[in-house]
Amino acid sequence: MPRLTDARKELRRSQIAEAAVRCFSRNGLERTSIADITAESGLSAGSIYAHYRNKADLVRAAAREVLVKRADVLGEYAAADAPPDPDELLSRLIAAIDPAEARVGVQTWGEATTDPAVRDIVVDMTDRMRAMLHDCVTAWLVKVERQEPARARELATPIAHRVMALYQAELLYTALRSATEGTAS
Amino acid sequence: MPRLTDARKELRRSQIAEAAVRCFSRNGLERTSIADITAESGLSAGSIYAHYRNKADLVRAAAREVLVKRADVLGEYAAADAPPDPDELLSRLIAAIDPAEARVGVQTWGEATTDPAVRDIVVDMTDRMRAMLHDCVTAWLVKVERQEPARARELATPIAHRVMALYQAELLYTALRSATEGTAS
DNA sequence: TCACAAACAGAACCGTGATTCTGCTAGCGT
DNA sequence: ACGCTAGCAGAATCACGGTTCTGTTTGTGA
Repeated sequence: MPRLTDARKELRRSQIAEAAVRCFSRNGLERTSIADITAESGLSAGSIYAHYRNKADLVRAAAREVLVKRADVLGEYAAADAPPDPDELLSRLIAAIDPAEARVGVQTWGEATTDPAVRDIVVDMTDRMRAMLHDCVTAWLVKVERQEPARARELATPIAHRVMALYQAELLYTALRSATEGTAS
Repeated sequence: MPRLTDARKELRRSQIAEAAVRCFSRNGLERTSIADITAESGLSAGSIYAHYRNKADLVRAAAREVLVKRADVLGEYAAADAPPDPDELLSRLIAAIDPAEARVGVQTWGEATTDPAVRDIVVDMTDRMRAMLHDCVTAWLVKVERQEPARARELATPIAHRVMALYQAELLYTALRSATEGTAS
């Protein structure tokens, strides 16, 4: 095999990362061994190390994977032309939470406490999501509350902050609720 | 040494648990070895195992330690006879957050995702704190907002829920903010 | 189609770290 | 004051798991 085409290579990487996320959601970041990921992905240890420098690197990729997916969900609302009010926005976000990903997300927070690279990923994605939320809320203020754009942006900041906080708390509750009991899904 | 008096025994246990918390706040739950705790506490491995069944048991004790301390802070407000309004309550709680304990708290959440015993501790303490918050808010509604007790209790529920969520989110932000940079304190 | 280097499987290696074991020591009941 | 036994220190053990190494295979560019 010569160097894989970029598309194929990316496919393998995400195949590994997705298997890792599944393992992590079951057993946590530190309790899943490379052997577990090997079994889950169907690939071998050697292969994994051809795509990721080491386990920490893989953890970071998994963190990015989960967070990006969450941000994407939000991105769709940001582009909507009928912006929902903050309460509605929040409950839609909450409805879109997947328990398994919530668990990995919360684990990621814990890891961010220790690993600077993961911390940067978490902070970056959080900021990005909050910015999107800010856009959503601003759009709502302008379109349905008839605020002037400048004033709306200003008012939106604390609201976006609150929505984000409530969303993250709900993420935590979902993770805790689904731990132990729900091995499926 | 015969069996230590209960007070002394409890003292040793908390000496170990506190050292563990300090280690955890620096390096995370899984990256601190028994040797680290040995060094931090000044005790030996053998001694630690005389007081805790194993590392998981110690982690649970540390989790309980941190959460109970947090709940105690709140407990004082609950007993206050001049109950603050929810915003004030929240900002006082936030002001009382210690970065090191915030980090361990967040790590604990991640662990709760995987370890049922830790999960139970976290859920239990969260519920307890929310109940206290509920009492605080109810007292405020009765005393300064002049609501009838029954109605106040009803109104307090969603408010307490929100305050708790916002508090937890702030805990997360503090943990993330203080990670990496602040090795001191 | 061919050849070569990258991707891959799987075993081997090796360090790390939890736990246990062996004595020694010191606090508490008497 | 004395002795017994639980605390305790510190070394030894032992398994686990991350990483690397050795071939083998296979996809891709020419």
